[in-house]
Amino acid sequence: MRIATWNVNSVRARHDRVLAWLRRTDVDVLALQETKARDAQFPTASFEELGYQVAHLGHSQWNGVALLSRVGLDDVRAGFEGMPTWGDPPVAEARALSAVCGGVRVWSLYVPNGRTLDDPHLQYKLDWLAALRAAGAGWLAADPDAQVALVGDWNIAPRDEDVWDMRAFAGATHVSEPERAAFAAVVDAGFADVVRPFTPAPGNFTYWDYTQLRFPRREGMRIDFVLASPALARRVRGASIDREERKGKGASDHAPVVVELDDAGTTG
DNA sequence: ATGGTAGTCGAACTA
Repeated sequence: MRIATWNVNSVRARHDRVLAWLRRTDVDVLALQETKARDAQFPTASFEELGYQVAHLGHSQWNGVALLSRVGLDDVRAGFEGMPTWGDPPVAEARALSAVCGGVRVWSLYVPNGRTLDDPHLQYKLDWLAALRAAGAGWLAADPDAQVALVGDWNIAPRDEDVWDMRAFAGATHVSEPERAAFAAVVDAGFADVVRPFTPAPGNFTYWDYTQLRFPRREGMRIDFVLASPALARRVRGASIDREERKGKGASDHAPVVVELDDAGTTG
């Protein structure tokens, strides 16, 4: 079984690319972020024609998350316990969607950006991650053998080697100590980064800004992650970042990230 | 040099 995550930066602008990528890669579960679509705008039928069940959580103009699965899509949930809201009045931001796919609870997550270090959005980001850590710790406390995947765009580069040049990020979000601490707290709660061991730094980025020729200059960031609960991490047999998908006209600014699992019941 | 590109909708905002 293979699970993938991809910030597509508009599922409608990327429709042909996503369909072609699914045909080419044949993944079982694909989590999407930044779909930038209301539910009625989401191209559900075209994914169903490829054999995937579809869940989408849309609404706002900029965010939106989805799950495509051909190994079942059960107990769909929007948001997690204690997830903070943003805005006054609160805006339905559509940042977290989960379902049980082939025995694994997969969360498609779009962590708040934070914007700048002095913006209230940064505290919202930290609160959001703290709530996710608390919720995740609760799931593992209730069932230490739970197979849970926290996948998506975390908008954090956990290590200096996860950006092309730390000097370019002085005073910026994504690399600050509190953001890295919030990410580390999720890891400490029991969710391991299962992609990094197969894609060691330097240079294995998942995102390259559209401006400044960042991609051809290989100036990117590693901010998209698959974090796995202990029982799921034991099943991981490989992982990759599909850098090829970032190439050419009409690419998202993020590359898909793919994790390969052992068949259930054959772990050990 | 306060830039650059891409997406939403159709001005301004988000990333």
